[in-house]
Amino acid sequence: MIQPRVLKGFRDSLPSQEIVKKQVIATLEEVFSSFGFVPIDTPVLEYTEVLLGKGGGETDKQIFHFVDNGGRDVAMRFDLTVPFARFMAGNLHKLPLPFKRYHIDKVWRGENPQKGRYREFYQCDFDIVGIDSAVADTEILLMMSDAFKAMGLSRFTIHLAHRGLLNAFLNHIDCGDHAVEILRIVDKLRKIGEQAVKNQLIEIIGSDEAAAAILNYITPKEGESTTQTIERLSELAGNEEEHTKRLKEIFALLNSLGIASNFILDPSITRGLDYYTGVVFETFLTDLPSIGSVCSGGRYNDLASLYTKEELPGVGSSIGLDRLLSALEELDASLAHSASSSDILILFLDETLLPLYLKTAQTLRESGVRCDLFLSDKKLMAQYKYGEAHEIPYALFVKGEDDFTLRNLEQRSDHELSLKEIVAQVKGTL
RNA sequence: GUGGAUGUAGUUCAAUGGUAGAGCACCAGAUUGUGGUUCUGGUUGUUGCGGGUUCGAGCCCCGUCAUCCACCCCA
Repeated sequence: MIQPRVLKGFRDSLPSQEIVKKQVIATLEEVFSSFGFVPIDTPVLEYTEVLLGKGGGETDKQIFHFVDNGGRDVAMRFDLTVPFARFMAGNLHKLPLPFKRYHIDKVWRGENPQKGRYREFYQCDFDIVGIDSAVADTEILLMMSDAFKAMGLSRFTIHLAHRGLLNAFLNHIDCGDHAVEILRIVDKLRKIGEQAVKNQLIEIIGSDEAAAAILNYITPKEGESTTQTIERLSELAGNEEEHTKRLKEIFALLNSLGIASNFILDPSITRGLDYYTGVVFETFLTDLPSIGSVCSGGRYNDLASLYTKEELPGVGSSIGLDRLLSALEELDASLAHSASSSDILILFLDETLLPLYLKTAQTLRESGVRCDLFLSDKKLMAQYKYGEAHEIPYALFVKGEDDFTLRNLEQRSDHELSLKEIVAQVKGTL
């Protein structure tokens, strides 16, 4: 006998979870396509050299890679961004720019698993490439906001900062050489606290003064307006103008859209990844801050520089779907309760009526009602339990050609109804 | 990858190195107007897996697998 085990960090998905996941994805796709975004897909396996690019130290260790039967060095994608860059470089001539795509699929990382962190997980990416403008930045932000609202999560805050401005500031105080390390440390502020960040900064740059200046830059000031903050940061960066202007434009657009209250300028947001050059953002749920960012991203100068000479600026964002799903569950969001397998269960009571059961089921299905037929004449109790286990709201007694009783399984109440009324009833309460 | 904690019935939890238990859930039957009550009976099990110590291991030791936590990194 072989043990039915699954690998560390991998898991099965039961119908109750899978139905919710599919619905969340459907909701997201609806929002994305309403903005004119189109779906793409890329292979799960790529040449290792394509995925590793210049060879990032940490990703090397985390990537699943092996030699295939043809002797090729291949690897499983560990995110959707790198394959997207390769995809853009290879299909540039087929795609009109600016190009807006979304991509929702599994990725793999050989990392040590923890709660909400697995070796196989879903990512949901959406990007606009081929344009560098405040409108594109804002559209991504707006779409994030719409997506969360569509999922029934209206209590969220998107924290915004500007990587370019921060880099200008670091150069201004002569810390540009350590930019990558500094970003990584600052990114941990929320987690390890101010003092720990300061200590680590001093260790890296060897200057108390510079460390203090960096902390000052990233610490939000009480009672300051967004405009004031932008001016202050600009000043700290040596009266930087270009990035400052972009930030102002974005906030002006968010204001005109009337959604500025969901956004906050937060200079402590840096994102650890070093390819960001413009605006960066992270999304936090008001009622579940401990879960961390559920959607983050930013603007990058050049997506596909590894694969093509063509310059491709872009802005994009990524939703951690697994993290989001556990958030929906914890917050008891209505989307998390939509796990019913069908709308109505036809009860099996009398074998001689079977043709009528099947015919009724077909009629209901044609009217757009999801209809499940119990498959044997077990005790009624068992049939009710089946319905409940599948979260089916209604059971139907088919007693004759035009003789129906619709039972609300939760309320345990019966109603004699015509087939037409049954359809209306079932659809009306969905 | 490094360090730590944990692993007992479907589930929540017990059991001093001395015969593996309870509630809930589940199944069968009786009662109940086509479910909720009540009663009777039943399975709750390779104590994650494999070794070792011991007369004897759920308990102690080693290994292994998995989960959780921290680091690292990130979603």
